[in-house]
Amino acid sequence: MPRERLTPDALVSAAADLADEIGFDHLTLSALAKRSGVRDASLYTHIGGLADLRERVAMLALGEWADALGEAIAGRSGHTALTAFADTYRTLAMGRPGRYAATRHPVPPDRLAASGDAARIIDVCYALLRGYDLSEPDATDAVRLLRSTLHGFSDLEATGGFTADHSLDTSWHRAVEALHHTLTHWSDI
Amino acid sequence: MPRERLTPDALVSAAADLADEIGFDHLTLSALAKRSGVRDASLYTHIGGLADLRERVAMLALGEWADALGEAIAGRSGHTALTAFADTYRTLAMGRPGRYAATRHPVPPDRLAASGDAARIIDVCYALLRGYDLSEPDATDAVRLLRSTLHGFSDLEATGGFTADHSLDTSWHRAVEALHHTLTHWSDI
DNA sequence: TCCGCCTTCCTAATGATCCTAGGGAAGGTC
DNA sequence: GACCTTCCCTAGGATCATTAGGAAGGCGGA
Repeated sequence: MPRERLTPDALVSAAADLADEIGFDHLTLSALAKRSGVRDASLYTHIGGLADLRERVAMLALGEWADALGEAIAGRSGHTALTAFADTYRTLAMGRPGRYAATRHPVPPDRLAASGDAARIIDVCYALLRGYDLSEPDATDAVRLLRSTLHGFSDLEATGGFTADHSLDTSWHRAVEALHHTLTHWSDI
Repeated sequence: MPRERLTPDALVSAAADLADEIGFDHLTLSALAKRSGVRDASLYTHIGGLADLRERVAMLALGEWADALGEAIAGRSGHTALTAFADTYRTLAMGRPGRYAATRHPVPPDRLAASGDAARIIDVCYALLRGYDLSEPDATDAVRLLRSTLHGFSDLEATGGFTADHSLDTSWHRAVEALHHTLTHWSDI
């Protein structure tokens, strides 16, 4: 009886799940092979090695991120869109830590450009800002501030950087409100 | 002729320099041993292993961070202090990438508490906010926002997350000004 | 002086992991 | 029926973390 055929996509998907369970840093070929019911060396038929696997997982995660964030702001604008965007971002970061770490894994620019996923995320950010009436170059500065704030908070939360005995939900909410305020009053800054 | 004696402190310092050169993720015992003119196994006389080394480097980096940030805001307040704090933060993050990555390496809470370095950084953040007239629990929310923004920007910049053809210095400056505006108008948010 | 003890570093060996080279089976094609 | 491609295998080399045990030198006490 023939065994289930492996494919690069199935492997990358399994690797992403594995990363969510054990952490992106602990993703190894041995572990992936074991889970896939195959020997280490057999993986090389489908992927180029560990570095290639990591980059593929990173791109998968970026694509999923772009999908989820794009869906969150669809049909919304302004404060509503920002809140949906931010909450989706944080929920993903907390719920899929391996994939979230993967989105920060450096991927060669040409490979990134070829997939288009990174660009889609940036596009979603710009779409979000349409409700705030910003034009270049302010829009780029604002996108960078937005991404920095959400990423910084999520990363610090995920790595245990916040230790004070105070609700993280509250702090997150205040941070998003502060962003809204900043974006609304951008020209005054 | 007796060779130069190794000490844990000297090893950790060398490891931090090595991390700045090759990246915290690529810090290995073999590389540290080679640089120290000693065999891998000899390191175990001074440190507990790779995990222990990483945590020690993390605590060293946190201490240096606290020193530099504390010095940056000494004798300053309000906008001046915020600018000095932020610029010092980014300069350190860019100039010492291995140490910066180390500051985000998870360290067991008890060990962190024993060193006191993490608490010093938080203290510096609270000291910085004294110029903005915030009281609890707003101060904690504000500290979290401050750290999130600076960390998020530095991390995205360091990992190549910003690709738009627009000055990063400008975006950083705008982000800091936005923080200042937010902190100044905290009660309106 | 000599003897044991401690510190520091060594060699040797084990096991995990990544990766390459080359072989064999299954199935399609000429 | 011979050939080719695909997929997975075994075998083995390289790097790395880690443990075990031994040699060299310093130091204190008999």
